[in-house]
Amino acid sequence: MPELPEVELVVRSLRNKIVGRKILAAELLYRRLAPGHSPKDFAKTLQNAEITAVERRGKFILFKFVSENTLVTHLRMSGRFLLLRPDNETPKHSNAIFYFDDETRLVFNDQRHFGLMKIAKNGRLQELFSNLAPEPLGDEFTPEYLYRVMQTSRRSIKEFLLDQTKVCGLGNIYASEALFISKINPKTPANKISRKRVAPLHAAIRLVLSESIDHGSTLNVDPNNIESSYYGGEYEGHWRVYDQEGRRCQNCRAPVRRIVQGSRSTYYCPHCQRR
DNA sequence: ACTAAAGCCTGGCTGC
DNA sequence: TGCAGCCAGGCTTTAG
Repeated sequence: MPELPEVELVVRSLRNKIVGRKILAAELLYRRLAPGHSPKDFAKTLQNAEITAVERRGKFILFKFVSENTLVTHLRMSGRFLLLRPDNETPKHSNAIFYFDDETRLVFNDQRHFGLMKIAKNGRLQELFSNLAPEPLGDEFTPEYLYRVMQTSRRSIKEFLLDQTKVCGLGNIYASEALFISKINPKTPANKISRKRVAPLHAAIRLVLSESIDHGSTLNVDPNNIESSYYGGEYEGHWRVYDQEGRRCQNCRAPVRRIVQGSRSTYYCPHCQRR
């Protein structure tokens, strides 16, 4: 599922391909993709919009235009952007289409209908993201920050790491991976982790995110690769513990365990990540 | 102010 | 082979 590295790769790739393009027409095919916009309003607001930038904030993708509007999108579970040529048919589960001035079109494809879009005035962006944690690869995200917000929560550290208002960008995969690297038991309450152990956790979070960006992620996020399924990115199979139940731990050879926390799977090594 | 759980979705898998 | 039922999970909303 797209987490920060996947979103970052989508953004980089789209940035190269569509900045400078003009949207001649926009079509909202699934109303619930953009709650708060009617298809008519959606089409009208984006008609003739010239794309000046594609940016990322947390797991959100932002399309900036010459106008004062920004199109904010979230891929959620299964959302993908596809760049189609005139001879490509629009695939199933396409929920929005943006027709460009060069005959190509950008499609938002999402089989599970979890994805979201919102058109916001630029002046409103700050408040839109006011609850989102600082960028985990940025300067504001320090071990001191992490320790401070960890003190505010008694939830398990695994569930804590998925809370985008505390730490943003991690999802179920990278949360397990970061805890494995920093040898922290996923069941430990966030506020029970000593100051001394926060620095390795902070470093592990940065490591798993930047490493995946550098290796091309585990998912197929190439908007030109319309044939391929969602899975099968270049970095597939490089998970240390995620989805490795029963396989041997890379460090100690103990079998990796799967538990359920907050109705989500957590994978960890019960030997390396002892309480 | 925090935490827990339900809800949104569909394709793929399991078991009968 | 068919089908009911479950599972996957990012995030919001509701309830406690």
